[in-house]
Amino acid sequence: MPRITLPDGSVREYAEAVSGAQIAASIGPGLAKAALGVKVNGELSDLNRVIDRDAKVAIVTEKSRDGQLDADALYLLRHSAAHVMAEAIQRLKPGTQLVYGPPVDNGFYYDMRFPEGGGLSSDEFAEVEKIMAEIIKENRPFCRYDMPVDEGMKKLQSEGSKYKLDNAEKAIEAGSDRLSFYATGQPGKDWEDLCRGPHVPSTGRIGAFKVMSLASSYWHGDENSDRLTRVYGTAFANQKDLDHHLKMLDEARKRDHRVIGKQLHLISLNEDVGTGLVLWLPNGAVIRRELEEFLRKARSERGFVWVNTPHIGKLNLYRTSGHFPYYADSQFPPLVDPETLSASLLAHGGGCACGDLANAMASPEVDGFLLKPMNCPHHIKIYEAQQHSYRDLPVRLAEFGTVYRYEQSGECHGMTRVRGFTQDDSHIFCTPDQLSREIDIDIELARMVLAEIGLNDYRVRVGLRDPSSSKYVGSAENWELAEKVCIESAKGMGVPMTMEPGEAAFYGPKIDFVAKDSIGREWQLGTVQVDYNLPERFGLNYIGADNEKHRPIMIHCAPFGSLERFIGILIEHFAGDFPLWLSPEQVRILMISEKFADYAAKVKAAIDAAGGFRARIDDSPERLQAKIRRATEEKTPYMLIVGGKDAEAGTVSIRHRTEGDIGSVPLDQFVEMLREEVSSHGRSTVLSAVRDS
RNA sequence: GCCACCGUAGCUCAGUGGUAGAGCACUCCCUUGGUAAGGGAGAGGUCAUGGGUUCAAGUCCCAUCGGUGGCUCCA
Repeated sequence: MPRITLPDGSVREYAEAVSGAQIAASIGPGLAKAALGVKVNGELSDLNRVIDRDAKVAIVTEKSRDGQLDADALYLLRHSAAHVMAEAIQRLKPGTQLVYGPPVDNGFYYDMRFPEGGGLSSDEFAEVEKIMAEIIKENRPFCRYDMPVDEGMKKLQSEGSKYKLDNAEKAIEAGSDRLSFYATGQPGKDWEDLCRGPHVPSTGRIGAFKVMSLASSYWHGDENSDRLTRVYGTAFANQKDLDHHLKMLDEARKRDHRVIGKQLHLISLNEDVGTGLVLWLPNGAVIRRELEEFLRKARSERGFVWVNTPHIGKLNLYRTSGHFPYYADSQFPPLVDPETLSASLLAHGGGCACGDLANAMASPEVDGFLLKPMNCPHHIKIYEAQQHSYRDLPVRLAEFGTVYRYEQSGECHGMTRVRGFTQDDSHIFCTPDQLSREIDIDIELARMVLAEIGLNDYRVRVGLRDPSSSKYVGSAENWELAEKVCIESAKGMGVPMTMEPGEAAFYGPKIDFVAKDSIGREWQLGTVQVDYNLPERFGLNYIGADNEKHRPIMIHCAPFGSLERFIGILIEHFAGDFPLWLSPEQVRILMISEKFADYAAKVKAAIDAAGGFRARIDDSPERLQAKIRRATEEKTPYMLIVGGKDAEAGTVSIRHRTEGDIGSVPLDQFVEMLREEVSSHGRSTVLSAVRDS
């Protein structure tokens, strides 16, 4: 007599074991029709799974109760669509072997091995989709059946797929005592696949799908293993959601910061300078400078002091910090002392001794310099430059510090993944008593930054150690302590929080801010990291009230992360329509004809006299329409159109880059509105002020 | 780093073995105008680089460099 507890807390009793479908039907016919699967005590299952004991049960439908697309429903739909796609491709390309086909963030993929010379081309997607549509139209049920391990292995051996056998072996290693299969239709007759499930009840429930792209992959992700073709697809409960998803992808393409960055002359990437090295053009440099000045002020108000450090440091510094040689693969090779270099060359008759040199670098006797991969070691040396009393603490150091990391060539991407970048870095050195308050200061700063930029939809992610990895430095006790403090601080923020093992920095846990941009994509931005380990490695201390030496705790904080990445993300978030305070050019003055050049100059002089604005006169011989078009394409927030009428009345006619003509106001009034929009960071705008007046 | 695709004027791109093209941008001339392209003329290219095949290569082959997508990675 199972007692079933539903998500709203209500309890239903059933006389005998029931399936998810029966529970749904007993609640209502609408739910029975909408049900895609069932969650039993948190475990996602097929809708027809039989429940024979007391359990918490939730019926999975396409939308969760808050009206959002339900993640479990998408999982079921996509996993099921992967089977349908695999069947379609196997029908189109006989002899194709299947490897592994899971749902992923925005859809699903299936790794496949095509027969010699029989690969799939993206031109054939339409054919695949056509077959998929047929399978879906047939509305065949997904039928699960399982068998003991030895029987299942025999079945797979007879089918001869080494990949599926491997999957089964993996499942057995993980402790499965039975192997399950899913037939799309009737077992033994229709297409089937070794699969853990679960699936939607039948193919007809896959409302909308699309085969997206091809990529290559390796078996087990190992480049020495078999090369596979990964076919990506996506699926949704209905066409509307799929269309929305495709529109978002299109929107994301249009917002690509590499394209807009070029169009608006913000940055340049030049192969002669090097992969992953950003050149800031004058327009991009304006945005960067505004953000730097904004943060400089905010930090100074919070008791940070500014320091500067060089771009390189001796190897021993990074041996102490733990950066070298442990992360040698992701660093530029060390710069060697001239003496070391010549000695090494002499010893080898002037020939190349790179290998020997590399070996020598790994030993502590040989020194050289490293382009700094992080700023912390330098800041630690600044802390060490004086003796500290507990009365001095906390010491809050800040710097826009440029660091260099040797990202693999395939990893560099526009501004968001680069080899040289400037962190808005800070390090707080404090006593254990001060730790919680200092973390709060950093968290408040990071939240203020997001609010001023207008990124108000974010969550925090607490990055914890991966217990199975050995890449971390420091004692287990320190890690536990630091993780505890981070979790508590993050909990106190009142925003959604996740904890993710394996996401910690190598020296300590971190609190990352993950913000959603204007089209719903998530980006990791600022970060606050607690660190007991570097102070330990460097033997830092302060003199306590007891006249004894104590170890300070460090907090690393970078609200932007890096300026390159942050601005790259902002370009995509705003699609180039930067808020006025960040816009490279804020106002463009367009005169109707050269006859009004004097008035245009007067307008510009009035704006310049107000101080701190970026305005320009377009004095090209073009017609007004052409000037408007150009200023709009260049995303200048406000165009001031001036002609005889304006000169006479002392007004400016304002055109907004996206709203068009918004009317005219007296010149001095416009300047005041402009000042208000810049200083309020867009909370009040010229646009709204003109419309309200 | 691995796999695939790509590299033609400042930018976006066409050109599939037979005399290097278009639009925009640029320079000059005409046009002086009220809310997203006025007209005309001109200049601009060792077709990424280096080899090879061919009577003939932007085009086919190889290598190198660079880019894009994906994999792996991301302190």
